[in-house]
Amino acid sequence: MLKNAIILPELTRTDDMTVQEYIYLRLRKSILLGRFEPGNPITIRGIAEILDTSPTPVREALRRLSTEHALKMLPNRRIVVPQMTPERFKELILLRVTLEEHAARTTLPFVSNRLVDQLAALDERIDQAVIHTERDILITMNQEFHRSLYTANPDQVVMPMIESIWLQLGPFTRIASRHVEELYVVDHHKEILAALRSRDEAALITAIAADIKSAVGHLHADALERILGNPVLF
Amino acid sequence: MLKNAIILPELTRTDDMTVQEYIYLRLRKSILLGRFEPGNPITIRGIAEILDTSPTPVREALRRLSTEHALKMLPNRRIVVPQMTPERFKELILLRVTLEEHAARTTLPFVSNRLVDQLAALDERIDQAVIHTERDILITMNQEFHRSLYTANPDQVVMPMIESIWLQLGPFTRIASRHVEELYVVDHHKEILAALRSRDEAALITAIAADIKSAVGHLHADALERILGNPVLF
DNA sequence: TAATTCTTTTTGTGATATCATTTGAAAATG
DNA sequence: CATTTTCAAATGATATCACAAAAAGAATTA
Repeated sequence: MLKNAIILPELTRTDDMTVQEYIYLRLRKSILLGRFEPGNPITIRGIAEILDTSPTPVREALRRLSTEHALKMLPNRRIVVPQMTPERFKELILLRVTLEEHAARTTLPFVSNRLVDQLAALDERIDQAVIHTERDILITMNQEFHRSLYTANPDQVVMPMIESIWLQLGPFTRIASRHVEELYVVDHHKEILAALRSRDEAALITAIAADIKSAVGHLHADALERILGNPVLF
Repeated sequence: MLKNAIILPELTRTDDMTVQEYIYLRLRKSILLGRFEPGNPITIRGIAEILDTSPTPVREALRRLSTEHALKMLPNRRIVVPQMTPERFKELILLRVTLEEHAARTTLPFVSNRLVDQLAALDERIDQAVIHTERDILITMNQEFHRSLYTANPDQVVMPMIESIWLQLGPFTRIASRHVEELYVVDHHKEILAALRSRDEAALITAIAADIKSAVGHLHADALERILGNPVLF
């Protein structure tokens, strides 16, 4: 049991945060960083013991994550990270492209020069993370880059759905990174920034799609089959 | 308190269903049918009393719905149906078009003639509901029509997100229907069916978008402003 | 030795108790 | 009369308890 304590990333708990929320955020971060093994059963009481709380707030946090399809509550009451299949993976990537293209399109009118500068600064930190091969920081900053862009639109309703896709892809990036040295070999942030500066919607959409696909582009269908076909072995 | 009992639609509870799940489904149905007033505070204990259960499963059901953005848990711990604004409404419709177009595109290869026949049968029941002005049945069947189409793709991951959009639009259709006699004056199901029969992707996309927009097409911007601008008055 | 049955332990679910926060109305104040 | 203050009731959050279902071992059987 205590072994699993290691996989939960740190997270400082502020005073206004409920226990449920704290647990939710911590588990969520853990999933996004790919620290949960698909198929591995998760127990309410186990998490509660690790985090030194009662089962009640853990139950709610887990149910919340399962509503976002980051976890799956099986009919036999077991809770697991969903198993990835080549077909589901393809659907997730396709939908991610659709959602982020939509988000980019609707946020563009709200993009200020100031925001572009902030994104450029974020991109520099991402480059640094790549150089120093800081995987967790890279993943977090990359998401922050995309999130900052899309939430420029104050009325957007798509961000939670994009987050759900990220959560569903999280466990897979872990598995995939055992088979390829660098997952984010090349990002397309420079192109995204250029398109934003010139307020070029078509170029922006192209760059966003390229950025998403580049993360998994070198994973061809047969490689995916090989990786996902025998997930138990890893 | 007992007054609110009326707004909850009937739902038979099967044996394999947990109390939490039953409450979730019943509240969800209620929201989809637009029976909750935006801004109206919802209490855990109030729902628990109506459904004659303890607060625990109600809390989980409500948190689940708030994760889907059907409800909103405010920082002051109050639970409400989110207020609709013209801007948010526009974003929801735009995203719904994007999502359902995506769903239609990716499900098309899985569409069988048998499914098209089933959809045609559903469409007939919808026409009957329109004739008899059975509002609840109309809404339910219309969603069933779309859901049946999109879930033909066994690996689809977009359906939960579409359901989330429906949930967020639910309370509004209630408000809107007080201002226009018929919400679904004309649907475009016949065009959808024709496009499906000929496996014509472009025509299908066009028909889907038209179907979604027709439901709100006659609500012009200024009419929306008028309806949504003073939601308290209705 | 492998499969099956039985028993013990673990687990998820729901109800209840407790506590701090919030609400809303009465009381007090200006 | 309007505003602020006070305070009892209601509410959400968490821990704990009880129970039934499931899982994991242990014992038994073929």
